Formats: sequence, structure tokens, C-alpha cells
Amino acid sequence: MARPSKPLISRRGAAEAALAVIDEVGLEKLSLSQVAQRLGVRSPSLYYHFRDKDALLEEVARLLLLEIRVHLQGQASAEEWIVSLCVSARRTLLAHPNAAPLMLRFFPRKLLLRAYDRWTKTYDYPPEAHMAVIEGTEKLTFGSALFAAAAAVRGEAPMPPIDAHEYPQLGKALESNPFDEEQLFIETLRMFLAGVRARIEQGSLGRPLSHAGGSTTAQARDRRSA
Amino acid sequence: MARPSKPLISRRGAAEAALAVIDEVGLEKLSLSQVAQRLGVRSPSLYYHFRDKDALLEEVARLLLLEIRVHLQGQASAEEWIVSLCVSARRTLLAHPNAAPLMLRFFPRKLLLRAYDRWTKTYDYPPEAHMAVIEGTEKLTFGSALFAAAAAVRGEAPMPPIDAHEYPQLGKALESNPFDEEQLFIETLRMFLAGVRARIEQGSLGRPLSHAGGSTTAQARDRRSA
DNA sequence: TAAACATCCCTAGCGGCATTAGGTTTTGGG
DNA sequence: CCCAAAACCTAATGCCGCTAGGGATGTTTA
Repeated sequence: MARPSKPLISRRGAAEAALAVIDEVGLEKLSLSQVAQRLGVRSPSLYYHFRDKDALLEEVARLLLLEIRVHLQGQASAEEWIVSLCVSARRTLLAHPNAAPLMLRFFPRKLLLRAYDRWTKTYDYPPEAHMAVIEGTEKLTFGSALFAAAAAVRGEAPMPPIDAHEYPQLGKALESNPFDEEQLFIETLRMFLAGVRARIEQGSLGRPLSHAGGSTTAQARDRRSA
Repeated sequence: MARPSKPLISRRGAAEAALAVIDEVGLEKLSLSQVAQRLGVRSPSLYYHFRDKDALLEEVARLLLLEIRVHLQGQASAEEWIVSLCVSARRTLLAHPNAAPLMLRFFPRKLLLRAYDRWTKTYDYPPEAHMAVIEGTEKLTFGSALFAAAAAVRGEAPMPPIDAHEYPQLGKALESNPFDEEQLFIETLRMFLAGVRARIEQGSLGRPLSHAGGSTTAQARDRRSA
């Protein structure tokens, strides 16, 4: 009952066990003893592999991000490729709603840099727009996923039943909304990407919105400001 | 030393005290005794006003959302009004980076319904697009604010120094990015709103992105699918 | 006015949890 | 074969959320 022939604990295995516990009982109620129990081990032993509980959770966050796998068919444009990647990311997080908030506390951005680097290679956007594209898609994706996950944990629908008497306009908006949850997310993504093109074509990067002229008169203005 | 003439604790006051403690020591390290101490009271007394710790934190979340005040000058379009409101929301959350994650755990959507109802009144968008506008702006705003806050807590820059050797394209993208943090957020918002208009004008709501024709040939197609 | 009741805080204490200290066995290199 | 490092253990500490039960102070009622 001291040192085993083969290690019982690995960082990866511990993270997987922790994720399983989180899926079961929730992030707040996760205790190291539960993780240890799942590994056939006592809780202080975890400290041989992790500095503290946060270090373990960080590993879980990394694990979660690495689960994002793209299963995309013959894709059309680079933009539709982005869309399907973001949808994959969202689905992965929603598959572990209790663990999703870890993305916020321990965002392993390093793991995304490679993907972003590849994106910028295939874009035909001007470089001044690259970071905005990254920022917009990332925030839309993780924002949508995190809030949807949080709502799921509470057992709420992300858009709660509206008191149509109190908020008539909003009620109508909800009624005529043709999208389900995921479709709505996809639509916001496409809106954003369409807007990227629009603002580039108008040369209005960094400028306030001005739709004085409609789409028929949309011509390129003088170039962007500094 | 029992019941005071005037109550020492109020829900509002306790939430303010809790917020102050969170600002100081962080959300994780907040303890009820610290809140109590700030109110000149012992921690179990808080249970007379709150069911449990989560109930107190929920009140803090509400407090935080109510702090969002719009200080907007003579605004131009309805869209620019949305932009300034979202910027206000983001700034408010960034003023309390330690408390920002509470938005995720206890999102008081009810407090936003009134604002959304008013939005939909002034929009000239078709109703099928209303929820997408709400969803997109909300997720962009809170996504940006939450991740920026989390990065601030860790003392990181939201976009970390890129190893330009490892990720050359991304390095260039960062170099030619003309925006600071907030400007980048604003730009993503404007991109999104521009995209809302673009997809409406093209009648492509719900459809995949197809920019076969450039802006010059952007004409309305047959109407959206079911 | 006095009794009854509700309000609002207190002290004491329980159980759980993260973390530390220090011990013990196994393994592997010299 | 020995010794150091590896990888687990038990025991213990201190904090924290929360509950139980009590007592003083108001307010309402008879």
C-alpha cells in the first residue's frame, strides 16, 4: 500500500476522471476525494501530480478543448469551414455543460493559435481585418456555448418563456424567429462573416455604421482611418 | 447583542459588501465571514436574509447588471445606439473583473427583456431577424467582456504575445491590427450589425454563405427557406 | 397595558474539503 | 547491493458553509 509497480495516476487520467465527476455532480461539487476514488487512490496523492486543485482543473480545460474535432464534409468556402469548426466547438462544450465554465477560468488560448494561424493563411481578407474575424468568431462561439451550457445546467431554456403581455414586441420577435438554438447561433455567425465582407468592401473598417446608401449604392469609400 | 433597533443587514447592502469583497480578494476566495465583517455582523446572520451563499451571489449578479448605465450622446442610428449600450455593458463588467463570471452562473435575463423589447420596437429589421440580432449582440458583448475580465484577473493580455516564429501568419495579423481592445470589440459589433443588414437585403437569412457575386451583383434572391 | 408574536441577530457546533507533513514501499541506476 | 527518487499512504490542520437553538427588540392584539 505504498508505491505501486505501475503509477495509478497520470495527469491525463486524473483529468479524465475529474471531467467524469464534473459531468455527474457539477463543477462546484467536485471534490478531490471523488476524483481520487475514481482512480482507486486517496486524495492527497493527487498532489504528487498537481500543484493544487486549480492545476487539475486547468488540465480538464485543456482536455475539453482538445476534444473539439472537426467532422466536416466537403466544405465550400473558407467561411463555411469556419462555421462548421465553430459549430463543432459549441457542440463539444454543450456535451459537458457542467465543465464548460472552465473555458473561462483557464482559457488555453495556446491551443487555438495554430488553428488561427492556419485561418489567416487561407483568408482573402485584408490583414487589418484578421484579428477582428478571430475575435468575433471566438466570442460568438464561446459566448453562445457558455451561456447555453449555463442555462442547461439550471434546466432553463436559453430564451425563457416571455410574458407576451409585458413585452409584446419581444413576444412577436420570438414567435417569428425561424431558428432553433443551434441554427440561431449559426445565423449569427453568418451574419458576422457577411458583415466582415461588407465592411471590407465598403472600406469602412473602424468607422461608425452609416447606411445612408442602401446596398445598391454600396461603393468603396476612401480607405480606412489610422 | 441580539436584535438591533434598525436592521444591520439588507439584501442590497449585503450584495454591495459582497461585491466589494470580490473586487478585493476575488470570487473564489470570498467567504461569508468577510462579507459579514464588512457589515459589522457575524456570518450566520446572513442566512436570515439569504437562503445560501448562491442566493447572495445571485443578488450580486443582479447588482452588477443594474450598474450598466448608458451615457450616450446624441446618437445617430438605432444601431449606433446598440453599440454604445453594449460598450457600456462591457465597461461595467470590466470594472469588476473578479465578479464578472457571476454573469454566467446567474444570468438575470429578466433584467434585459425590457431593453430588448424596446429595441425591437425601434428596429426596421424584419421580425425573423430580431432574435438573431439580440443573440448576436448579447453573445458578442458578454463573451468579450467575460473573457477580457478573466484575462485581466490572470494578469494576461487578452491576446498574448505571439511567438512570431511559430505562427508567422498570426503574427502578421496581430501587427496589422489597427485596433486596441475596446475598438476591436466595437469593430466586431459593427461587423455583425452590418452583416445583419447584408443578409436581410440579400434575403439570405438561414442560408449558407455564398458570395458568388460581389457587392456589385448583390440583389435580392428568392425568399428565405422555412 | 400586558401578553403574544414576529423580527433579527447571536453563539456553538457539525461535517466537508483543500492542503500539508511526514512516513513507507517500490523501482532503477551505479 | 545500495541509495535516491518515485509514488503512494495516514494523520492532522484550518477554513468554510451551514444548521440548531437562543435571546433581545420591536409590533400587534386583547
